[in-house]
Amino acid sequence: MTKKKTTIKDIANVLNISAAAVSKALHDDSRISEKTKKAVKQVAKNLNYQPNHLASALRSGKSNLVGVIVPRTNSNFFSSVLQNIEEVLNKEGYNIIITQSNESYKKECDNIDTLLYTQVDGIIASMANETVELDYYEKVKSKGIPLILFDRGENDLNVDYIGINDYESSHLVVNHLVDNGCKRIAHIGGYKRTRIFNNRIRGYIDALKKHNLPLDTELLTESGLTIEDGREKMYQLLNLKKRPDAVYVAGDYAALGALQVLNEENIKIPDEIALVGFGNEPFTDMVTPRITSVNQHSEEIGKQAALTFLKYNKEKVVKQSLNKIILSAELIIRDSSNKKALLT
Amino acid sequence: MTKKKTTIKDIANVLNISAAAVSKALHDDSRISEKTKKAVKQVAKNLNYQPNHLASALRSGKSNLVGVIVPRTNSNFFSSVLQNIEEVLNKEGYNIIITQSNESYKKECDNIDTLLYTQVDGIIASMANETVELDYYEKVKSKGIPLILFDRGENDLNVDYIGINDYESSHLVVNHLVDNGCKRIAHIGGYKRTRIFNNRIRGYIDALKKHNLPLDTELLTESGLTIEDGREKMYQLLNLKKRPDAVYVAGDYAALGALQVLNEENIKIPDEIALVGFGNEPFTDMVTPRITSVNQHSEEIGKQAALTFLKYNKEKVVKQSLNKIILSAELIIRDSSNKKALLT
DNA sequence: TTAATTTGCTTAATCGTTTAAGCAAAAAAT
DNA sequence: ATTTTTTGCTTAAACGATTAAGCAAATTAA
Repeated sequence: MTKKKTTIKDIANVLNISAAAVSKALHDDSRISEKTKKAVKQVAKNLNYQPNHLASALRSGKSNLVGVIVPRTNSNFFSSVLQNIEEVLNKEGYNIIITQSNESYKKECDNIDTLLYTQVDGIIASMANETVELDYYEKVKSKGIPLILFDRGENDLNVDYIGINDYESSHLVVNHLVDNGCKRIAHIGGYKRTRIFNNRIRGYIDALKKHNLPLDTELLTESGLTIEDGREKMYQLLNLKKRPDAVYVAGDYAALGALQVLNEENIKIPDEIALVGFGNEPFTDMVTPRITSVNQHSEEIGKQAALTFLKYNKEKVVKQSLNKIILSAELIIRDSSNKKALLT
Repeated sequence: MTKKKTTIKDIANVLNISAAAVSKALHDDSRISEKTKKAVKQVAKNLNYQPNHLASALRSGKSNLVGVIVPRTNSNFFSSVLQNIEEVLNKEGYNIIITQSNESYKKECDNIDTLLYTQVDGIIASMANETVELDYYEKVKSKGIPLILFDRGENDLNVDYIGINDYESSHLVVNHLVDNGCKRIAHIGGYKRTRIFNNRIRGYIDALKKHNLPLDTELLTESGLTIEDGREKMYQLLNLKKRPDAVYVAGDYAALGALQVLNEENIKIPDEIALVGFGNEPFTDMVTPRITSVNQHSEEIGKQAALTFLKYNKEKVVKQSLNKIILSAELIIRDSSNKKALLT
């Protein structure tokens, strides 16, 4: 069973024409007769011919492959972005290669190397939490390959970016909480070095100011936003002399950890403490009480990222500049913060 | 900024040696002097040389790429399998390309074409629910590329398979429920045409028999196991004249749907109805009450799948046969079924 | 009828790397 | 001192496709 793969030459031999003619026939070149085209395609089918991507990509300099780097696939947000990127790019004849960084800078660099090595035509990425050095991304740029960032981006790279308005989102959340009578609003934030989390923190601070609420530094913390982080920070907040009456968490997983602690401590949600998450992960709608969260429009982000790449796909010399597409987020109000609903 | 990529030839020119010598130096060929090797590597670094994978793969016939097909990445099970496959393969110099079928047969076929086209050295896959025809998988086999299936497999393909003992798992579940005093145990199963779901159903039936419990066909249903399916089937069960006192659901998402209905209808879990899911998705430990579920050992499945591929990676002619690695599953007992804990 | 154009192919070079074969110089063995 | 072996390279042919250039035959134009 030493199945030799069929090549263009095999087809040429069968029909007694040149390999070049076969190649052209398969690409519907106008200089090949309809008769020959039909014959070639028939033989190709008979011999179960599958073009060798490596050869054509090597020759033409285009792999029709786009690399995507995400911190993890195991999240509704990223998985949904991936699906939408794929959908848009498939239609244009591109295929995507998905790699995960697991939030590790080292892994992210490896991923970039892998993708460059695979000769992808472009890279769409969301940076790992850890990433602060941009040398590897500069490498991508210096190869002349379009680089598109989403969600976790970086202005300094001067490339296209698609994301939501994190600063504005925090305002949405705080407005909503104030609207529900909350006066001591805590924020369990992500690490400030990551731009999106920094923006959420800035938005939180400015929104408090807007409502003439004092900023209590005890109520503002940074973490990796895992479930465990959420639990830990929630315990810290409960141990304060003056507990908050609302907690706005910059990530749903951490919000879940906070929820667990509140439930375990028999604290009434939202009456005693209201809770808001971020990301609108499906489980926010599954737990008790359901968690209010911010929808990040993953579908649109995926689509826009893919379309942005396609903008470059024909250009020979890629000349990118900081070009941001900022979508406005949407607050999904659920039981964990909706005191008003309880009043009626 | 028309950055021409550095090739092996550029390095050769700088040092006034042949391209072949450079290639060999980079691969630490024993017939190249240490002095030359050092010089080559230095120049390679200076010129920021990145090997062209397309060229080397084309020439050597090995791409060092392994394709993985999963129904979706947005599930803890698959995401964890992916991570472990990647970890094992990366160590051996392989990279993985992840594709999603979204449970669609059509998409799965496209994925296979993409992977073959990319000239992967092997394919590791878990089949879509929809998949019944095996022609596309036969195509992979006929190309002489190793094919490894996990979780959702198919005996008829005669290839390696890694999974858990689904039949035995159902016994674990039923034993546990009987042990907790349940006598009318329902099963919300997956579609029988998918082997794993069929095995869970067979295990359920045989386990009832073992415990001398009658099999009531009203209590046994098939579905796609989405959250919505779980809700629907749970309503059906609640509308029966004789309600079950336990429900064993073949998937965690459907179990969650069932849980929502039970909670909404104010039915006491596990007292009135006990609930058991399958898959040990993280949310089973997040909801109220926490759902008893079956741990499928995703880490081990991923590792074994990768190792199985590596077994073939040196062989010229791949000769596969039905070779199953069956791991035994583990029942994670939580509140939703643990009546005994309540008694003490 | 002859020139110009179009059609339908072929030839050969090329993409960047690997690798079999070969060959001179150096080192080791006799 | 001569033969054998080893070392360190070079040359050239591949891998399978694409593509620029070219050329004869068929068609159209003048």
